[in-house]
Amino acid sequence: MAQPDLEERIFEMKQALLDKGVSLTPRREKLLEVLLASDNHPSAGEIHEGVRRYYPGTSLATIYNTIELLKDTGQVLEIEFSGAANRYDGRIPVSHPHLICLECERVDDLQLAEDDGSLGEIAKATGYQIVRRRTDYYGICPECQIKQGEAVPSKGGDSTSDV
Amino acid sequence: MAQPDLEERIFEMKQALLDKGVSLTPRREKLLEVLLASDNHPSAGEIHEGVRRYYPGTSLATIYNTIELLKDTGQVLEIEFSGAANRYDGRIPVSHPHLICLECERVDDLQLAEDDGSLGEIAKATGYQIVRRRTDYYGICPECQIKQGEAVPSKGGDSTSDV
DNA sequence: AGGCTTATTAGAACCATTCTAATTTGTTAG
DNA sequence: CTAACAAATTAGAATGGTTCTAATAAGCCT
Repeated sequence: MAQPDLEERIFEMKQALLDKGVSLTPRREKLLEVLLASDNHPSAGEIHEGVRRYYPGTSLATIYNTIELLKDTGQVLEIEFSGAANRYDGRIPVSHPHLICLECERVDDLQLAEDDGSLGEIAKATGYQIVRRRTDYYGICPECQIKQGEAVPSKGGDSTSDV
Repeated sequence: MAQPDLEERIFEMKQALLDKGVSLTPRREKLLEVLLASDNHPSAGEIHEGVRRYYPGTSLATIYNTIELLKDTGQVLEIEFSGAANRYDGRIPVSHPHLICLECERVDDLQLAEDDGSLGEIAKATGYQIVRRRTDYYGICPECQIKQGEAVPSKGGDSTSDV
């Protein structure tokens, strides 16, 4: 939907890598493309697949290495998960809230202004030096709600809502 | 600090297990004690160690099994991590924000009212059916700030603050 | 061409968690 | 007391994402 200019983002990312002093190899460029092309926060494995379509010999280690470089330069946001693969946001690399579907594992950006003023208060109240925040909303995405409605309509399961 | 009555919490948890129809074995009771005794959100491994001091033969599987039961009954909050072990909050089992030290990995509760009203708005705006929220603040705890000041005073590292 | 750094690879290692199959414990009925 | 069944527990294997390692390949700079 409201996507920033992807061309521009790619350029920024390339520039950041060059500034860091590493070279822009074909695999790395393709990785950037794959990362930005996906509108659903790909995992390392998914990026790997995408790059492999063009450079079949590419190793997973290269993917992780390059992601590491991008993380170092603040060009990608890593969304960590415990039981599943981490996901990567290259479009909006600064911390922002996400919507996570518990059913299909899709991850959507939530364009919502966060109250950054409270960070200072929290720091003062707790003594912590705060570096970043992570906010996620877990739920069922519209598509999965429909699927659930069709599939097992009689099963009143554990989909209660407590926050 | 402001801890709820731990005796009462233990009672609640036991009751919840009984209500679920499972029996309160000695290991399980000890697990509840260990879980609540720690004021720093223990991992499964730490709980295991604690229980083992009383029941040396206890297997990790039992710890995970029992935690699963507690999760099912909403008596424990699982705080998931990607690169590290998950942590468990038995004192305040409903979703609330945490402070996470990037240095020593301690996890503190943040007693802060969250704006629950916005959940409805987010649901309406996105079509998601929202089940729960997770908010974490990552930073450096007071103790680690002191340690950093002492230890490597000349190293101007990567402790920049972006949110 | 030689020599150096950087990039890349395959596969091993890691580690938290989950699974599996077997054993133990507890309870109830006869 | 004991047979029989269900629940709890165990050791260890399996899983899966991520990181590490050691070796090879590719660029680049005189």
